[in-house]
Amino acid sequence: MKRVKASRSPRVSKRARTRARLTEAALRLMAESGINGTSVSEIAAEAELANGTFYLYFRDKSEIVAAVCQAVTLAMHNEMNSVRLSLEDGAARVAFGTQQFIAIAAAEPKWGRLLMWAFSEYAAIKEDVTRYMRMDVALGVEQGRFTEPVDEFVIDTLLAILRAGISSRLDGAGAGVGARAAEYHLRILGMSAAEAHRVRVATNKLAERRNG
Amino acid sequence: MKRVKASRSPRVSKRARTRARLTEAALRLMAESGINGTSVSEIAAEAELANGTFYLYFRDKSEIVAAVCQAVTLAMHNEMNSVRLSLEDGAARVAFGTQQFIAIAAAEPKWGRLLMWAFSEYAAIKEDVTRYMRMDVALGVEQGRFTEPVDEFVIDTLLAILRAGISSRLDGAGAGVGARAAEYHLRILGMSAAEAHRVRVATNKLAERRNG
DNA sequence: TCTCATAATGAGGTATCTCTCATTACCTGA
DNA sequence: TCAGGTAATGAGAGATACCTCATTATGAGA
Repeated sequence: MKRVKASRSPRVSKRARTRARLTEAALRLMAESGINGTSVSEIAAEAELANGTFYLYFRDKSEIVAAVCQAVTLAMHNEMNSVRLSLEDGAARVAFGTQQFIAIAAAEPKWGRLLMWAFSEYAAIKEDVTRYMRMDVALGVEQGRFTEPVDEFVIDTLLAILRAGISSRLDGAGAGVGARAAEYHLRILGMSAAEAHRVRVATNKLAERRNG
Repeated sequence: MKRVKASRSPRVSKRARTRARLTEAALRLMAESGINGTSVSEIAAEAELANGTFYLYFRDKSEIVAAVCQAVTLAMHNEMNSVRLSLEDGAARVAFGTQQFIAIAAAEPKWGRLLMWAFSEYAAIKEDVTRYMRMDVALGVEQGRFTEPVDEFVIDTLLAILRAGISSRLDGAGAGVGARAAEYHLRILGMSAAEAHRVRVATNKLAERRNG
């Protein structure tokens, strides 16, 4: 019943490799043309597989969409978690997380563009993205750093600003947008413009040092 | 060549009435199921017309989408313009416009829901919605009420917050969301939380008086 | 009553998409 | 070499959508 042994030399099974080809093809196409704008046949063709092969790996299109979106948000969080989790101040985590998330989306435009489409076309992306945000905000509230009462509307607002930041950067705006989005987050959470700026600048210095 | 005379008793031509039936049907269906989620055949059926009749009034689907979205944003702006334009302070206009826009979207959910779909599925809605916003922000900047330098990213951020506010209210959040969105707008534009609150409350009193 | 421009009809051509399934290819251990 | 399980194929059934066009209906003035 269990897989007896891996075949030939492959470090990963053929099944896993084909699956990866499909998700990578889906990512490329969906980042370019959107989720609804990409058909299963196109994904299969991009992966150099026949149409029907797709359905040996995913029950339907929504399943690969979920897989791709989760993989992207996971990769983005992984890329920033070591520094982020080393910060003890909730406000610093918010400032760092926001900037870093936008920076990664801009550095890896395939990821950023997929996210933009997903915000419109795959509602569940919201939870994937806000998970880290909720934790950082809650930490800051606990520490008394934020005066704004935190509810779902605050989270929605922060997410909306994050989204606007990614969109701007993908449209060619400079890295300053990430820093501003981070300060806007802090202002929404109750800090004055000056205070938000101070916290953001201090956080950047600290994060720089943590990175080596 | 010109229309010689209106026929029968109608105050508006039959052509105009049929066109209106189509746009109203489109509004009802698209508010419910989205723009891409509504087919031309469904619109025609909802208007109690045959499939092909649609194309005697609109070149294609995108044309009726533009017409419906423009009609909705125009109606919303008309509904708040008399008070809004009577306010002389740019910051007050921002506070009033934001609250009022959200309030109208909540009071007329067909309009609000159409807007939500349009933000995802009809890019040109952005200009229709931000036109008033740009003017009010520019006025406030000119008057020295805002310290934040205003560029496209600020507008995108304000729009994103407006959108989050409408969405929350349509999901059942109370009227407080409109007030908070207005204050968030002012914070983004550089005001402290306390100052934003003060301006918003004062604006509401003033607007109340202007209304009678 | 008859004429004629305007209005409306709805079947159907073309295109695209999702998902199935009978068939074929591949590959490895015996 | 061969057997058997895994992997892959691609034609096509079934939906659904957009848009066209030859045809039919309507209704007001002559």
